[in-house]
Amino acid sequence: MTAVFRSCPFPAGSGILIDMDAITKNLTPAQADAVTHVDGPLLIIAGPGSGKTRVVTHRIAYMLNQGVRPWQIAALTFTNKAADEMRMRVNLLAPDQPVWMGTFHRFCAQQLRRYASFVGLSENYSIYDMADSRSAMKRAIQAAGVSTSHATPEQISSAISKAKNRLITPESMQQQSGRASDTVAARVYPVYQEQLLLANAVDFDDLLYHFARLLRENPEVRGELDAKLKYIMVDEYQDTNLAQYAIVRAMSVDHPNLAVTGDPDQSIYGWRGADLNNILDFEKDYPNVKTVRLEQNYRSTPNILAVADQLIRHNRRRKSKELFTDNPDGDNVILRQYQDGYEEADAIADEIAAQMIAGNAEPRDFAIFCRMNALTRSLEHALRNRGLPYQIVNGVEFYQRKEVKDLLAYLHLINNPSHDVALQRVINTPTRSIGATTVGRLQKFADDQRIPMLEAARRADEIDTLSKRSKTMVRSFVSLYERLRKKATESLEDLVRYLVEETKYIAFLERTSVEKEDSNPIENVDEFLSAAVEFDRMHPEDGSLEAFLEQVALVSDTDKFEDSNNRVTLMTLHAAKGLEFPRVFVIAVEDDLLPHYRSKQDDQQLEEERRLLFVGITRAKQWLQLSYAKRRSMRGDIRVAIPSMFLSELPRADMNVIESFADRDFFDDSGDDSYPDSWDLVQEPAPEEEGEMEYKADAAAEPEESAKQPKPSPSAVDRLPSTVSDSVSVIPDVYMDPPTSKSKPKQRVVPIAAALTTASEMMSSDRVPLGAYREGCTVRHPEYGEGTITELTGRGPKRTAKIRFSDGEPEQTFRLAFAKLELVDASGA
DNA sequence: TCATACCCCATTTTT
DNA sequence: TGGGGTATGA
Repeated sequence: MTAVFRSCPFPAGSGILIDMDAITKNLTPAQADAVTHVDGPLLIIAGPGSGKTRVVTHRIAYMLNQGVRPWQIAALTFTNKAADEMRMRVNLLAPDQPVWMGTFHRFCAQQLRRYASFVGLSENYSIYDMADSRSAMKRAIQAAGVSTSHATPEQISSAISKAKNRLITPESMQQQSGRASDTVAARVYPVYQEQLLLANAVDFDDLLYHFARLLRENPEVRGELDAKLKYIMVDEYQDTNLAQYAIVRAMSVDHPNLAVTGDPDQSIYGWRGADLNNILDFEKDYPNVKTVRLEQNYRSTPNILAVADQLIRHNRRRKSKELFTDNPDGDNVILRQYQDGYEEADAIADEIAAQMIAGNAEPRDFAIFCRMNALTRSLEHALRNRGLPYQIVNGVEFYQRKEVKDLLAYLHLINNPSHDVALQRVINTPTRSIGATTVGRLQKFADDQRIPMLEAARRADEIDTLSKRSKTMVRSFVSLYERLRKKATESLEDLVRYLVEETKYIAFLERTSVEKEDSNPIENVDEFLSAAVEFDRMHPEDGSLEAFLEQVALVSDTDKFEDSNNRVTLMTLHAAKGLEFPRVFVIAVEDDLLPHYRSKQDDQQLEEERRLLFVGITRAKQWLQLSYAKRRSMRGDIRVAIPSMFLSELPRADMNVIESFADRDFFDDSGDDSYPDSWDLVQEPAPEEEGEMEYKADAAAEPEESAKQPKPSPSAVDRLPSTVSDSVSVIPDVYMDPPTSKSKPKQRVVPIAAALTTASEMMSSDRVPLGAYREGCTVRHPEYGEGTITELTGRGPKRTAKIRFSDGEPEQTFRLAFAKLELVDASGA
């Protein structure tokens, strides 16, 4: 779809010379309708893949062409990625126009810098990230003296967050009586706010909350901004919460040229305070609104779209939409059952490898979506085993790593001496003999005096409870701080270099950090330094420490998603919003996961879960598979899984439904079977409509499926992209073997590999039951050599063996599924 | 004060 | 499974 957009040439010229033809041609009537609407409220209901971004960007170009000044336009998004995309595409149509484009949070952060004093902050205020606010919250809970026995800090946090999103003040929250956690939260809330203010800091919610209150309480500021930003656009309007709603509304009173785009069917952030009513009631809020519906889909095949459409029709709270497409027919959507999560992971990895080797796909074409991050683990394993390059969008992010957070905390403290969270982080990092007791005493003094902790540290001599030694240590920390502070105005690079040097941070890392395979702390420090250099380069004039910190605070994990590198993408369904992929797997479409068990009680939440699946489905361009497993192991133990109720809502007649026929006794190596044989009798929700409701193998689908098995292609590995060759070079030979067709259809492609001797290989091939390992067996471990199994416990992937390698030595314990154990003598006892 | 060990906890989604 | 918090010992 992007290819279509790019082909719009326009003359380079002075001022705002924009090729009108490029802006309006090749638009559908509906799109043109939206693009050419300049004044007055505008509601764009945009289905998935309907060219929404195209409309928004073209509309901005059109307005500029019509004489709207660029600084009168602000386009608000939810993610930096969306903003970047928009900026890039507007720039193609109308280069170098200072139209404000960015996230809500960034917008508010910038406005708050200017009006900081209105809400009791200074303009160098800090933005707490999640970890920061969590630790601030703990302190507030302590200070408020409430017990956490009835409400965890997380619950309190979330209650306060919700309150802020709904613009509820600490005072008004106390008057409301609600659940126990709310009552507790109401007591913590004012303390937490007070401490934030004292630290000259805000959390994420505060950015919106403070700014919304600022607008409400200061009519002159409101009027000023309303007049300046005459044209406001909001993307993903269905995800706005009350605070955002209030902000946007307040700036669109005198000049109600508010244009919002969104899709009620893609609202998946209700739990974060997003209020679907904002978009559902937009037409009530602005009676003379122009509404445009973009219903034609340019992304997906009709097959995929039909599945999405059928599903979402089951929602009640929506604006009905006709999704249609002119795209040619594609493959049927696959609904697939697996024995368990491991088989699911292996089979998907096999399928990806097979499709790649078939020669018509590369890693970047694939995405695997799941409800929870925890579910990506087995996928990771399977992909890694096959040498398939992948990326997890929500992995450990750079700015969350310890080293980086440490250095950042120093910078925060330099920028804002009241940043208590930062101080607590760095005061003993690297360790300088200022332990918890000392910090606790400093904190108490600070709390009593209502001063920042750094100030308390400066006045350490007045704190009687501190030992002489502690006082000395604290004093030396303060003098270190003063030295650092003097460098605050130098370039970021110099500051960071000096900081690392002066704190002897590298030496600290060297003696404390343990080497891990996938992260090198010292490299991270270098990387952080590079980020600083880069920032200096990008901001030669306005580059301040403060700006850098703000930038860092407002980037998120999802923004880090790179489509430039050629990898299979693993992400949550939430993170997938706004993206598209040629081939998509949605895994674990099971009851209690999707819908999540905590969302099943409430109809509105249940509908949100359905929308979540809808979002996942509509990301797919050509090919889609939904899957569920019979069993799933979660947090250690294995549970029977039930297919999601949503699956019964799909048009299965038009899909390929494939059941798993893998051997049932795969895990049944100890004789007793705790898994029900009556799986197929698990009841579906009672049918409400016509159509078959039970799961059954689609007999017609199977031959077709085996016909689709890839042909061997000796040169396939050569065709793998070079950028990933390092990790791909070890594609196992099994992929070079054609899968055999069997009389009894088996879902798994069983590789014809040579000898399978280690248990983990057996595990992944499911050829030999783990039962081959018995007590008394002799096995060989690559490191420990030969030994005897003395005890076997657990089942399936948790099957564990105790092995004695030599008499007198303690036994070692291994998971059969993972240890590289070779069976030397199976005769055993 | 620090580091290690252990135990127990809870387990959704994130700007 | 694992991360975080706490108990314990050096």
